[in-house]
Amino acid sequence: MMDEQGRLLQSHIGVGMGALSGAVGMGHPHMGPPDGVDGGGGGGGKQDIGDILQQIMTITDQSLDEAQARWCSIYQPRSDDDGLSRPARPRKHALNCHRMKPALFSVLCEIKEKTVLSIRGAQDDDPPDPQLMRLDNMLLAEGVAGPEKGGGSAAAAAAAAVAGGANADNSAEHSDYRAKLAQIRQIYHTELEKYEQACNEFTTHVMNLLREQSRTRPISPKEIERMVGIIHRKFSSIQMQLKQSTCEAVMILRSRFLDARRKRRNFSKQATEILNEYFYSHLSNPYPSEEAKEELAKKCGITVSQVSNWFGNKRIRYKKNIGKFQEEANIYAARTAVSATSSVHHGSQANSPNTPTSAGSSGSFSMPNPSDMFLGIPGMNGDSYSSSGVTPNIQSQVDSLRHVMSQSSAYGDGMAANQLYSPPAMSANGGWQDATTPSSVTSPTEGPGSVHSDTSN
DNA sequence: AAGTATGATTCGAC
DNA sequence: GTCGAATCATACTT
Repeated sequence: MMDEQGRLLQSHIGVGMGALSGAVGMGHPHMGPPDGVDGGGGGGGKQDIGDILQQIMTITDQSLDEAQARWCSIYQPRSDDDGLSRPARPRKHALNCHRMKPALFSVLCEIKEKTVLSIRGAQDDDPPDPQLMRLDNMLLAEGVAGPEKGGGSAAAAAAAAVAGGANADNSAEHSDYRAKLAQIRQIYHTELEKYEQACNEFTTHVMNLLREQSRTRPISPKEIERMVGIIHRKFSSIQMQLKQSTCEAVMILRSRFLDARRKRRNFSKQATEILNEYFYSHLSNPYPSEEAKEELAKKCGITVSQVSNWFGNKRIRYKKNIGKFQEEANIYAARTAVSATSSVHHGSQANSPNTPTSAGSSGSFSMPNPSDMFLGIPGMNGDSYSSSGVTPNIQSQVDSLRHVMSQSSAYGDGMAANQLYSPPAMSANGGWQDATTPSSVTSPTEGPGSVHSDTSN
């Protein structure tokens, strides 16, 4: 075992010697003054070097004790030695003071460099870790890494954008998210700083140690550099762990935040009422325009996309089960009808949203005698509408009235014995029928077969 | 706990 | 982009 190592080392040294012979002869920077070798001619110096190197090589084949003894025999018997009984110190001292020391150190340094490089040279400059890059990018994107300002809010905004449309009342969630992100960020930076500080301290410590040791053993600057590199790698792997766990924390926070957004919260009763009012008053064409949606959103304190969602859900659910919504429809239809009546009576503007998309609202139509249709409904006291008296503005109320009419007669869950009308605004194929078509209202006989597929908004 | 209501999301069609 | 339709996930009700 030892033998093998020794031979290996020797072979390395052998290689090194060949390569180094020039440097040694030409006065290596780490070498002492060439003329200081022997004070005399170069021949003696060369002889000296060769001697020493020869001995170094032979040492590799010897046991430690033998080697020590040999070194001792070479360097010990110096006249200026204090002659202490402990053999180690004098030997060390002798070594340190030897005039050949710089040269030897230099040679040994080069040998070490060569051997170390040949052993681990391949893995020295590793490419940037893709995982680390990913982590860095994510931390940067999340606003954890990088500049302090705007990081958290940017991430929160991004998260909000992912969910599509900011809810007006989740600003609290936003701030919560921001606060938590800031917390993560702070921990991350504190830890990072700690690690960096520790890394620097440790590096400095090691460098000092190596410098200190370089007086007693051959340590090349490259070796120190390499050691520093190793330390940095170790610390960067710790940093990577920190980054990874930070990323995980951010992901968890993010998913929780997004989940929280998905958490359904019912709209306020007022909001639902406003939406229902619009829906049932525009039952013929319940597709609010962008403007109408914005207005509704503002009124309800929700977003436009929520309004869209609501109408989408409402339409499909209403269509799927009209009977279920009958009561609700009646209530809202009656309500809007009442407001219409009062506004018509008092000549004031109806309070319903302006509905540019109300299909064909200006079209003339005739109504069956409402006094027959709204018996028993509060507020419907037999006011009669004539087509000539109805302004386009109250088309929505007309829709409501017609809805009440139809609902109160035809679309109970089997409750209406006398089916008189088709659904007010739905065509037989499931689309929303143009409500302006008088026939659907005035001609009960036409029934659901009447198809007017104006579903555009 | 089970059932229902409801807001949000997703997917394909247009 | 919007829409309908199906679906999810939660809130609410029974």
